Amino acid sequence: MASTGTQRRGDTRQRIQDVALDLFVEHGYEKTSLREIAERLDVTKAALYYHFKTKEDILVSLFADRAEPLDALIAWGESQPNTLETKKEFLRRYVEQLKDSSRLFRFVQENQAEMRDLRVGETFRSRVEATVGLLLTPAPSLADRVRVTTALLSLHAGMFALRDVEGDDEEKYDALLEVSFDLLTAAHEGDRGQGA
Amino acid sequence: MASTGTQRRGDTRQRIQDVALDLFVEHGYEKTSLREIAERLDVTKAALYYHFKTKEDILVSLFADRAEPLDALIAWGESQPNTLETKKEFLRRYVEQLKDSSRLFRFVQENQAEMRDLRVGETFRSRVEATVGLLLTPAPSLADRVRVTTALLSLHAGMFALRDVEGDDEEKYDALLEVSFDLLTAAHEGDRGQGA
Amino acid sequence: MASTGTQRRGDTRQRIQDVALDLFVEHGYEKTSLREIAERLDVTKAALYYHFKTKEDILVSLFADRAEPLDALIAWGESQPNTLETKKEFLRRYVEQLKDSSRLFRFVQENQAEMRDLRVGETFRSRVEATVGLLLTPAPSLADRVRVTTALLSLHAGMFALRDVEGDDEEKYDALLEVSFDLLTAAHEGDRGQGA
Amino acid sequence: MASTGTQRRGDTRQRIQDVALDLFVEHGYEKTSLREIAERLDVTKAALYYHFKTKEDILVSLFADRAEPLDALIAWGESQPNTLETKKEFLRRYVEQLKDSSRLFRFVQENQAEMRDLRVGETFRSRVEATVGLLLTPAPSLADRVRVTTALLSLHAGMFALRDVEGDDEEKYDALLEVSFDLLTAAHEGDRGQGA
DNA sequence: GATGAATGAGCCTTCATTCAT
DNA sequence: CATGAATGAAGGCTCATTCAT
Repeated sequence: MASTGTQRRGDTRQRIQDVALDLFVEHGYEKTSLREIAERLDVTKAALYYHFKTKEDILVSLFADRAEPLDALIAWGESQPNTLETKKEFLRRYVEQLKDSSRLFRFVQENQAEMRDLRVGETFRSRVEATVGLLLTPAPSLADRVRVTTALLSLHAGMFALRDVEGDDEEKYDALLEVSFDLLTAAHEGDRGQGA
Repeated sequence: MASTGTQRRGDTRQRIQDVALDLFVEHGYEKTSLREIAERLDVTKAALYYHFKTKEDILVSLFADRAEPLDALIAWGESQPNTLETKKEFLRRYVEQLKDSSRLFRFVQENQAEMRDLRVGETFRSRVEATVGLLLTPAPSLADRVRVTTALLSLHAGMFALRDVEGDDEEKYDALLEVSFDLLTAAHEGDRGQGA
Repeated sequence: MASTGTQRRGDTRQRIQDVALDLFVEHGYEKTSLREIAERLDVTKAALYYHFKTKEDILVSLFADRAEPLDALIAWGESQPNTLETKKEFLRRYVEQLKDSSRLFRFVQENQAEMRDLRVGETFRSRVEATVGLLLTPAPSLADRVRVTTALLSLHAGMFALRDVEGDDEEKYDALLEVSFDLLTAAHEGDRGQGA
Repeated sequence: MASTGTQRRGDTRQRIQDVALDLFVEHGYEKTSLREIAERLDVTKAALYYHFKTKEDILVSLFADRAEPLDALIAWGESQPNTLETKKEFLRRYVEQLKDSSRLFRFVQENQAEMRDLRVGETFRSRVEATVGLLLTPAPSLADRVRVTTALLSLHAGMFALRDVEGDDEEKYDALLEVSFDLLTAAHEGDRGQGA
């Protein structure tokens, strides 16, 4: 029943994913070597190849594991009436997923150059696109498109940008949501201007 | 008199910088090899080392060349009264610099993982910090801090995020500025809320 | 039973050491490249790195393998009474080790410049120092110190210096020992002079 | 007319030799790069090539400059009667030359591996051989040959071996000479044995 | 379920050397 | 007398990957 301390079994695949994500986030994908991952896990490089076909495959698996909940959320969003309140609720739930996979989102944020080539990027981008579509009004102005895009950008990059600001994470997430709501609301009401 | 064809003069250093930036943006810093740069320029790798001490040095030089105008702008901002109009004007000028060095800013945006280790990142971050400070009101709320941060984030990442949207660049920059102004204005007036 | 021809087993590590020492002696440490070692062994450079962390590491391993017997000899010397006969016996045994590792000692002799920087040098020097200490009388005169030092020097460099002299190795070793004994004896009896 | 402090002229060739020897002694011949030499002199690498045809040429020139006095000494030795006193006087003068060119002799001592390939080695070895011949009796025993060889070895390597011993250089040279005389004397008188 | 041994390609960097100016 | 610019070769090293065991 009790696990024998350091000796875990069967979960090697998951431990690889965990350590890999740590290192990918810490040093970047390119600069992280399989040797490093293997050493951190105290296994050989060859062992990694037993569980994953390639280095990229490890990364792909990290996204695959987190794709389902996101897809579910998007499906939910698409099934709801296109009201402001729906959109706000969508963002609230979106932030919850961000919190759950904060390392992964940070990885995306910091490795955009790699995300472009690595196939996995494509699937990620299409989800963001779907999300933007969800939050837009029909026939939006360019500025409103920017508002929605910025709202999402803020949620994605915000925690990282606020790293050096005092306050606990919960407060920060609330503040990010508040600003996102502002942007969303302005976009929802159409571009009647704001300074007027 | 005018050199034709291969046009190789005393401009090799600059040509290296130019090609390097192209490739750094295209593939990322890590994945760009000096062999690639050299080949594109039709010189040997050793020639690169005549002009730059290390690979990182090429990158550093790219930033060094663009640091002065940015510092001048920040100095200008700090010399002005802390009014909303000043801040707007600051952003307008900031966007001009973004346009001038769009490749470099895109590089920063897409290679954040590398920016963390590469020393050059430090000098960049401190400038962003100074800029944020400039745009903030004294004793800002957390939400207002987010607004200012988001405004800048939007300018930095916006062009990239709008890549697939129709419309020419000038329009996009205008839209980005408009949204940034909104955020700035809200932050300047204090967080009386907007959706309430 | 006996492997034939290419005979590649679990002995690669040792084969690397062997070939490396050959080349280090033949061309010097600096001028010997890993490519050369690899080619001679018909493996790739990368294979060398599977067995040794760095080029220096190969050298270090060469010394490590021979350190034990030498340390044992020194320990033996230190456990004996400080008589002339002990010292002679020590030198006799010392010469035996020299014979066993003649290539390594020749390497040391011919690559002193490298020995200074290469860390491994330090451990070697300290052993020589211990040996000198063993052979000295308490409070020796400078000349006696020179005698002992020269005795060792002669053993170390002698075979090499006598390369072009006729006679077989065994004879030469005997002659070297004889002269070393003279020097040792003179040093042991104190510097009352010799020509008197 | 007066040299302007740091700005010397005409003597560049000599300054190159000087700095080169310093570095060759400090790091070894192989590990010393022309870049290093040029930097230390605050000239370009190309400047070195104005004064010397190759890197090896710098080394050759260092030996050439010191060859004459040595040849003169050997010629003197060969012109004298083959007495013990002559040999002693020869060694005394030899030590004087060692003192004058201590850096060069140290270089030889520490870069024997390179001395073997570098042509210049040949000319050096032949001089040592001539010197040994001078100091030997006709039809010497192997042990006597060792004595003479060791005497020279001691002078060459002694200063270096005594580096960590207290005492000033003059004292050390005297002690080295004393021991060399002993060896020489024993060799001169024939090997009637000494410890017997 | 994992290891030991090895590979081939490629990396950044340095070197001695050349030559037009 | 010397420099600026460049080259070709090579160096040590690391990487993702493979495969027999």
